[in-house]
Amino acid sequence: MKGVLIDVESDNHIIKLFIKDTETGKVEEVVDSSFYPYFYLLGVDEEDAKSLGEGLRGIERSKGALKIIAEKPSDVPYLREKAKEIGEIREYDIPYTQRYLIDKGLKPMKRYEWVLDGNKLISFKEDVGKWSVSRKAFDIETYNPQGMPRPSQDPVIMASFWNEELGKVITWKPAKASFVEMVEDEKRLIARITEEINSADVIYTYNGDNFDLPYIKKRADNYKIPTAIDLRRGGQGTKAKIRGKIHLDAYLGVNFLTTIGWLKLPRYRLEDVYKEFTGKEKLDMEVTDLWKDWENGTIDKVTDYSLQDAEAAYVIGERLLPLYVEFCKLVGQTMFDVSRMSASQIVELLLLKKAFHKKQIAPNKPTEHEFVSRIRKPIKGAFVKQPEPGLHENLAILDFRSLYPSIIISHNVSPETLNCECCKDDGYVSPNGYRFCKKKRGIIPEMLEELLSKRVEVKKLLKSTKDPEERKRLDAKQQALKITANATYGYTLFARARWYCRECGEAITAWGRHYVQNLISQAEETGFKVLYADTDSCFLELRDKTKEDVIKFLKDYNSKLPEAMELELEGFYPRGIFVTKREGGAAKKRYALIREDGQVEITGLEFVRRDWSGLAKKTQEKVIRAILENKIGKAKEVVMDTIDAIREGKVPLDDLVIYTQIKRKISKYDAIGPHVKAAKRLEESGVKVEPGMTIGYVVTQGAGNIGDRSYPPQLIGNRKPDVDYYINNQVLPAVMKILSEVGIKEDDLKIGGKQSDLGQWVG
DNA sequence: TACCAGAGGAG
DNA sequence: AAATCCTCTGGTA
Repeated sequence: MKGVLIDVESDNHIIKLFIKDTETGKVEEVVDSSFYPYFYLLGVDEEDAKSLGEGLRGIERSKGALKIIAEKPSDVPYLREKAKEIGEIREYDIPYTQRYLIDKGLKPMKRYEWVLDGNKLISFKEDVGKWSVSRKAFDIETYNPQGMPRPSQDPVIMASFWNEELGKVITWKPAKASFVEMVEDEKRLIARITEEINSADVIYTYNGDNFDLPYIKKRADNYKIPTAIDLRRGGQGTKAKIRGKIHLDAYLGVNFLTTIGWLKLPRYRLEDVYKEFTGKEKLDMEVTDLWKDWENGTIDKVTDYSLQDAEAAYVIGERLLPLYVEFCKLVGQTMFDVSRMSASQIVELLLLKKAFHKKQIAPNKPTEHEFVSRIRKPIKGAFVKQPEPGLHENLAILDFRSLYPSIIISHNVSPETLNCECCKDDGYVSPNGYRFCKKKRGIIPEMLEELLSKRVEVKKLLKSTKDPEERKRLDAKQQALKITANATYGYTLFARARWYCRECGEAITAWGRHYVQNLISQAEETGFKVLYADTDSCFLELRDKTKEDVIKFLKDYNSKLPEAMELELEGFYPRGIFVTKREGGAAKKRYALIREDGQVEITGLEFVRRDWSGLAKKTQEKVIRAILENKIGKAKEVVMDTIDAIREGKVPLDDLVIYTQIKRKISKYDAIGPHVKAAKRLEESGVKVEPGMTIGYVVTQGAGNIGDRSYPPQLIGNRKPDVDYYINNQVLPAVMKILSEVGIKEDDLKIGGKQSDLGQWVG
């Protein structure tokens, strides 16, 4: 049989492989009962290990240790506790199915030719050729008269499914649309949901892990309807596996892209992400009133809304799938696991795989005590040069390509190469005195080098590839490689990492500071004025120098760098503005530039922050553009017009909303700021506020401090926005820090009536 | 006015 | 479940 491995499950010591037959399109369940769980035991004689007792299947000598083989996964906890008493245990906490995939070298989402005896696996080998999986998104609506629906008593009233061939809503009350399928009652609906889920390989949801799937499971349990849903306790919430399928929760994917810095939105509701990905608005509906429509039987709008939710989840899922397929192939784990991993877990899995092939035994995860002591000792990080505030002309920006990865590779930075015996007089010595081996390649640089050289290959291939599907695949692959390479430095300082290495991290940043400071002094010696530098970048002010001088400097500088390192030209910029801190002096990490093609790039300023109103951000952007285009009159005009618009109540409410994340339980706050106050009001209205939620609020007129007057937009009622607040605390601070750099004062704007009771809101 | 808690950005 | 460096707001005394 030829087919793609899509899921792996275990039942006692039996591994079940779910393989999609590329010819029939059916998913076959193949079993392998030849693999037993094991761990390593160090510093113990074989004879002594034999007494470990119940569940011990066998002992082998391996990698200079004893390989303790158990009968089944559930025997491992007991065996390792016993083993811990007599020696040092290793690799005792690698989940059974993950262990299986590492040891067999099997990669999910890859095509293999499988040799079977009935449904028993005999052997497999890699196979080239096309394959595909069917995909479907779904979303449920629930009855929620109390605000949050309660799975123990509130029924599921509707479910929507979407893919390119199908748009379907199933519900148990009549509705007009042709895409609606009506069933008798909730029980039939749940049964239909399980059928629909069963008819695709990949199921997309948006927050299905923590809402839709646990909800369905609970309701199905009530009716004694069997499902393939398997809920597992995750780090934070629940993980919802669908046995034999791929459940891809798009919300997790979006979160992942956010944590690695590839996506940044004020909010991450389904409609926000859909808009970001497609540019299209979704049908808007107040879901808190959904139950009323249901009771009244007026659900036509609800069916439209629900179907759009499924479509949006599908669109987002489709964006994420190619990247996850590549991660599966790269780390050799299932989509279920990979899509729920952090970047550091991906790095660690890759290192575990690498250690296995190098016949090394992996280090253990830290104990809680070690973890705490690691956390308590922060290391020194990057260098940031104090910029000079004000407007500057003719800039060139240089930066080191992948600075930290290239340092790791060229100086062989790894826990096992640190202070080696063989290079006492001739290692790579970091500026802060750490020495790394020059003779034997470390596991981390070896892995990084593979990632980066593969990426170069893929990018080369991408250039000569025309087929759009193939290009999408290759692009996802180079992205997966890049993400993993970029996460590696952070991994070495991640306090729960197996290959944690504080000295490595300290050496990497020390070399980083060394290279960027060396670049600064070389540039200055060459006659450039260095305006600013941050971590891996350097801003040059050309003055009497030319672009050609920059190119020549770049070339000379590169010829002296280690092979894996490279300084690149980010670009030329006709103008740039650096701002002054509130308490004086130039601010680091806050500036704006204009490219030669007129494109404006804003860094760190209010415009890029979500905890400022849209009004302040948009006004600041306009002012920055005007200043960088040297249109001072226009800049002033923008501010004056905006202030007039606020006073006249012409600014839409949406532009006044400030978004701030709630980072902890409301009860855990010592300082009650406006966003906490607004969150409390939201809770009083029946909405459950949990850590991680983003709260939007508007500051209204009235008595008390700002928090006392902050309301979520949906609870604002008759209250009017506070004109003075938006002028004096939003627009003016955001724009004045720009304008004051070019000598414009607040008085020059003829604002008048700052204390204004003149500002009457007439919206 | 000085200080702190809290948030979010840059690289 | 990445780390450090950095700025700024609102609340409090």
